[in-house]
Order: sequence, then structure tokens, then C-alpha cells
Amino acid sequence: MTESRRRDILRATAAAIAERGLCETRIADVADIVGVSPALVLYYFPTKAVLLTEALIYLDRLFYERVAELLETTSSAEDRLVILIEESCPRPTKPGELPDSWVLWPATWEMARLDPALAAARARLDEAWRSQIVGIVDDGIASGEFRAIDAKDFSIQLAAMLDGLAMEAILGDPTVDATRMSDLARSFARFVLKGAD
Amino acid sequence: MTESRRRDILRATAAAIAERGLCETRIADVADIVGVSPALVLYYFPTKAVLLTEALIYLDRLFYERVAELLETTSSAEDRLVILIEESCPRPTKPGELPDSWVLWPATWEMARLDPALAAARARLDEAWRSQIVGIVDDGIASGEFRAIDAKDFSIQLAAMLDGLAMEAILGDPTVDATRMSDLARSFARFVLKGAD
Amino acid sequence: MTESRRRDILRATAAAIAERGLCETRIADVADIVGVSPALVLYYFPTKAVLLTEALIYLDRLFYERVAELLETTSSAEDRLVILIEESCPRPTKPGELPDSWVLWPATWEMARLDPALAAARARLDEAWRSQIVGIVDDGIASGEFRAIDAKDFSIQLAAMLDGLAMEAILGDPTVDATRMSDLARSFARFVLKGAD
Amino acid sequence: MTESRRRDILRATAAAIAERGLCETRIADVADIVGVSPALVLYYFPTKAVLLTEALIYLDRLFYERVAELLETTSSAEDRLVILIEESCPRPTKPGELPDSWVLWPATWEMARLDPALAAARARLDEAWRSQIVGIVDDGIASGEFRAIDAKDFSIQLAAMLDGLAMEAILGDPTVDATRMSDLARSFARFVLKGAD
DNA sequence: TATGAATGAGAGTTCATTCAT
DNA sequence: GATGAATGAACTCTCATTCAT
Repeated sequence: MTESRRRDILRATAAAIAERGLCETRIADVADIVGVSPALVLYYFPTKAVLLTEALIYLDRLFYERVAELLETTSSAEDRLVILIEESCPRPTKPGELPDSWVLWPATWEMARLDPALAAARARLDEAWRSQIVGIVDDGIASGEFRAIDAKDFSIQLAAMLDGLAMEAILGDPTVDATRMSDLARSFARFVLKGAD
Repeated sequence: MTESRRRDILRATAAAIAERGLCETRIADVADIVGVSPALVLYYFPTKAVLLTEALIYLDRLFYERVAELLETTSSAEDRLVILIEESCPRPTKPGELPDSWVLWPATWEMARLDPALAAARARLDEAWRSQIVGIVDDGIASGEFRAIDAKDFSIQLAAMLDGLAMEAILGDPTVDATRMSDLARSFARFVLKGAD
Repeated sequence: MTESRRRDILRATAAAIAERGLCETRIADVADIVGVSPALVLYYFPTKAVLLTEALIYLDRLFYERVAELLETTSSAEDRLVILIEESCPRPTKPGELPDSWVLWPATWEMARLDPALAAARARLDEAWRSQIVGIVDDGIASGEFRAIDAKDFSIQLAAMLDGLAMEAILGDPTVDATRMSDLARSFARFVLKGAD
Repeated sequence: MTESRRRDILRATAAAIAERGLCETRIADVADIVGVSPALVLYYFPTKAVLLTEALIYLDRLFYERVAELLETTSSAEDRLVILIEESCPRPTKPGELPDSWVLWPATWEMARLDPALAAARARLDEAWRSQIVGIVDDGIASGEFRAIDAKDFSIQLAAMLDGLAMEAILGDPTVDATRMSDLARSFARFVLKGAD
């Protein structure tokens, strides 16, 4: 069926970008991964630019939805915040499999910088992401788990910090790996939400 | 003289990447900006990949050095931290002129992800950047301006948050512009360093 | 029924060639006009080359038959010659509707130059066309309307002149439009057949 | 030198169109004939369409200039008209060598039909061509060689007839070869200009 | 230093054509 | 009859790169 073909191509595109880099990803690479002809890729997506854009959006949404689902498994605000932070920490991906969304973020940002459609899509997902944080914090405040802080401001700060830390982790910065990232993000959250050091 | 030619080309490259995007930047674009032939660009830089890499490093270093210089104008730790934050906030660049370093960060990250040399250069600059923060914080602690926190951890957190916020500002996220970014980063710093809300 | 489908496709092909030019006409263009899939076009015609060839022949024949029919409405040789000339003058066609045969002649000629089958078909129609002229002239000579000239030679000359004039009219030559064309062809015929100036 | 390269490419293009047909002519064919890479062809001509257009114009002009030169060798109006007619008769071309301009006329007409620039260039050359005829006729009238007819009208008629006859000769019409064409055109001219049958 | 000419190696894209349904 | 999915084979055009001058 046609919709699953589309999905396959989008996943393959994301995998190709992750492995070869945004600029070096060719339609032929994507076709090779899916095991079809390059012409078929363009049968489903009119141009390469559209293909790249849609792949990035697709993966971002997938990431967001997976985490959103995970968050429904617990009701404790504190636990949910930990899940959100943990899921934000880049873990290595095996070649060929669906790459972690983080790996594609520099590509997304670089493209979105000059592509308003992608920028808008990214902004929507980011807003949803921050809303998750706001929801968790509000719940925690209501239940008395957290101090009564400005949840919106905190959500922007935490989301930004996670982005920045993830970038360093992805780039193999010797100072920040996934574990350190997790520690730093959690200590920031604890400090703000619990007042403890 | 040859060194200034090199610099002109690097600046032009940065400008081209900023305006056209990493993948869409051609050697011919750079040559056009400088007003020379494409062949001359390759006379100074052996390959396109080298050119791009060096341009990104050059701009990053320029940014770092400019801020480092600015920071020497004051001795108050608090003022210096404010300067550092303010300079991190993306302000719009006119086309043609040297782009703000932030604009090139997604490109740098995307390239560095698969280019160890660029990754290493970037890591060095980032380390220097965080050292600036550590230095400021240590001074502030010594002078009693700041609470006695872990300066290293804070520097990583602040640097990451600035990166993340800057990205949103650059991408035109309606929630985070340069002013909001400044407010949020400063409130984070104040909260951690002063204990105030 | 299948025969009308074939006709529709041929007419659409002619219309496409008229509007887009011979080289730029794609099977998909033809399919779009008919409102079917490109695959169906190839169900009726084995290859694109065959389709183009048959379309050009079809339109030529249609033109010839329409004029032949018109010529039967009168018995006066002079009137019939005028009809033949008038019908040869290119009048503008609305986009979408069946193009005037003249518009397709350069395409026919260009293709026939290297396609013996098309060349033969074209030659047959041209011969029939000149026979019409010969018939008219012979009738006119018999009835005393015309001078006793070599009808065959005249038919070749007139047919060639009409072709040449029509080409200029089609190409928008400022010197020769349909009216001027008609005048010049008629004055030539009058001069030869009547001896008048 | 660059200008001769351009000329070589234009001639090769004309040869390719003559041999393979307008639609089947590829940039690679042209490059093969010149013995250079396809990229070089596009170094001199921005697009294929421009290349084709310029080649057709170039050949047309070449033809016109050659005949114009030939016409200067004689002063007798009658001889000059014969030269003009003879040169208009298609003689076979060997593959590879510069094709006779006539062979390219269907291609020129087909392209010009939808390309205003080419149409304008063609119209200019045609006007010059007819002016040659007018000049010859006027001279002949002045010298008493010819009857006092309308030279302009005659030039249009003769030019058109030559076009039409040449087309049939090119397409291998069994009724009209170069010799027959010459006879018919000359008899038409004689009849109009001399009044003889 | 500087460049114009030249090219090789693709890249994206097009499109006629096939075939299972 | 009719089509959507699929592809192979090109084709135009791009571009980094080379090199003689």
C-alpha cells in the first residue's frame, strides 16, 4: 500500500541523513536503502527538498509521539520529568535503523533557517514539547511535589538546555556525554522545582 | 597580501553559508562575493570541504575573541556575565555583512557531526567559552557577588541553555526572541548565582 | 467505443503539438487533455513515435477531406479555386480546439524528413491535394474559364506557394498575414490562368 | 580562440539537427561532433534551447550571406535571379559536413512557431532575402530585361514558392526533385517577368 | 597571483514504457 | 479497458577541480 511506501522512504531518508550528513545525502542513497529505484522516490515526493523536509518533520513528530506515549505510563510528576529528560539524552544508533531524532536536529535547524515551512513545523512540535513540560510542572505544583514557579519560563529554559546539551553529546564533546547531560538537566530541574541544591 | 585574501574568502564563505544555506553554497558563490574567480578560491583552499570547515572555525573564533575582548572592559562579575549573555543573543544581520556567529551554528553542528577535525575545533572553542563562564563565576564567588556553587556545572548548563535559546530565536520561534532569550538566561543565572527568584 | 477513443487521442495529440511544440509534447500531455492515464494512450498506440506520426497524418487527412467536401459545393472552376486558396490561409485557432492543419506542418515536415513512413503518407496527401488543383484547372480549361496551361506544373507551383505563404503567416511575419496571402495566391492564379495582371 | 569554438559548436549543432532531427538532437551529440565534453557546450551556451535557436539562426544567416556574395559576381538581373533560384534548390549533403540551410528550415519553423526570438530573427532574414529579389527585379526592370511588375509582390510569391518547392524536394517527394524545382521556379519567374510562356 | 577554458563525475529529474491488478 | 506503481535509461545541467597561460 502506498502510505507504508511513503513511510519507508521517509525513514530511509532520515537514516541516510543521519549516516551521510544532510548535504551528502542523495536521492540514490535513499532509494538504495529502501531497495527501489531513484525514480520511485520522486514518484512519491516531487523534489529532493520536499523529501528532506518531510523526513525531518516526520522523525521529529515520531520522537515527540513516542515520548508523549511513554509519559502516560506514570502519574508522578517527578517520574515523568525524569522520563522526559532521559529520553532527550542521545543514545547511539546502529547504522541502518531509525536514527534517534536528536541526530537530525542540526540538519533540521540548518534547513529550517531558510525554509519557512519547516521552521513552522518545527516550532509547532517544539511548542507541544514545551507544553508537555508545562503540564508536568503544573501537575507537580498542584500535587505539592514542586515549588510554585513559572512553569512556562521553566519549560523554555529546560527545553533549551536539553537541546544545547544534546548537541554537545552528539558531537562527542569530551565534557558532556549522555550521562553527564542527564545529571546536569536533572540537577537544574531539581534546583528550580525543589529548591534543593 | 595573501593573508588578507584568505580572510576575505573565509568571511565570504561564512556570508554565503548564512545567506544560502550550507548545502546550497557553491564555490562560485563565494568567488562572486569576493569578486574573484572560483579557481582562485581553490588556490587558497585545497577543497571545498576544507573551505567550509575553516570558514566555520574562523567565524566561531572571531565571535569568541570579540566577546573575550568585551569582557575585559569590566571587572564586575555580574556585569561580565550580562555582557556574555547579551552577546549570545542573536541580533539580525544585514545581507552581505559578516553574519552573526550564531547563524552558522546549525551548519557547524551538522558538519561537525561527521567531521572529527571540525568537531575537535568546535569542542576547543566551546571549552574556552565555558572557561570564560567559569572564570566569571569564580571571580563572583571570590568577591562575594555570587553564591558558592559548582562553577563548572553551571558553565555547562548556561552555555547549553544559551545555545538552545539562540537556536529558537534564530529560527523565528514566536515564543523566543532575543529579548525573551536574554530575560530567561539572566533569570536562570540570577536564580542559581544569587538564590533570588 | 474504441475507435472514438483513438480519434480523441489523435486530436489531443495534435492539439498538444500545436500548443507545446513537437519536441515538448509528452505522452502525459496528451493523456491530460483526453483525461486518461498515460498508460492508456500507449494501450492504443504502441509507441510515442507512432502516436505522433499518426496524429499528424490524421490531421492532414482531415484537412484534405474537409476541403474536398467544400469543393463539391460548387461547380465553377474559378470559385472552387478560390475556396481552395481561402481554406489554405491560416486562421487563428483557440487553444484546446482542433488546430488548423497548417500549424502542424512544420512538425510534419521535420518528422517526415527522417521518417520514411510519414514522408510517404505526406506525399500521398500532397499528391491528392495537387490532383484537386489539376482537376479544377482542367475543368476550367475545358469550360473556357481558364487559358490552356500545363495544369500539373501549375498545381505544383500553386501548392508550393501556398505552403510557403502559409508558413510566413503562421510565423507572424509582418509582411504576410492571411489576407495578404490570399491576395498574392489569387493574383498568381489569375495571372497564370486568365493572363490578366 | 573562443569565438571559433562557438562557431564550431553552432555548426556541429546544425549538423546534428540535420542528421538526427530536432527532437532527437542531444547536447552529447553536438559535443561528440566537436570532440569536446558536453559540459563545454553548456559553457558556451547557457541552455539547450539557446543552443538550438542560435544554431538555426547562424545557419540561416550563413546561407543568406553566401548567396548574397554569389549574387555580386554578376550584374545581369536575369543571371542573378537564376543564381538565387539555383542556390535555393536542395542538393544532398554528406553526413558530418555543414548541412544545406534548407534541411534545417522545418526545424526552424517548428521552433520559431513558439519562440518569438527565433521568429523575429527568421523574419529579418526572410525580409533581407526578399529584398535581394526586389533589388534584382528592380534592376531588371530598369535595364529593360524585365516587364514592369510589382517587385515586392513578386518577391513574396517567389520566395514562398521556393520555400514550398524546397520542402517537397527535401522530403523526397517523387514529383519534385531539385531539377524539377529549378525548372518550375524559373518558368514562374520567366512567365511573370518576361511575359513568355 | 589570477583566470578562462575545459572536463569528469555525477545529481536531480524526466519520461516512455511495462505490468499486475 | 483502464490505471497506479514501478523502473531503466537517458538527459540536461551543475560543480568541484585541473591546468596552461
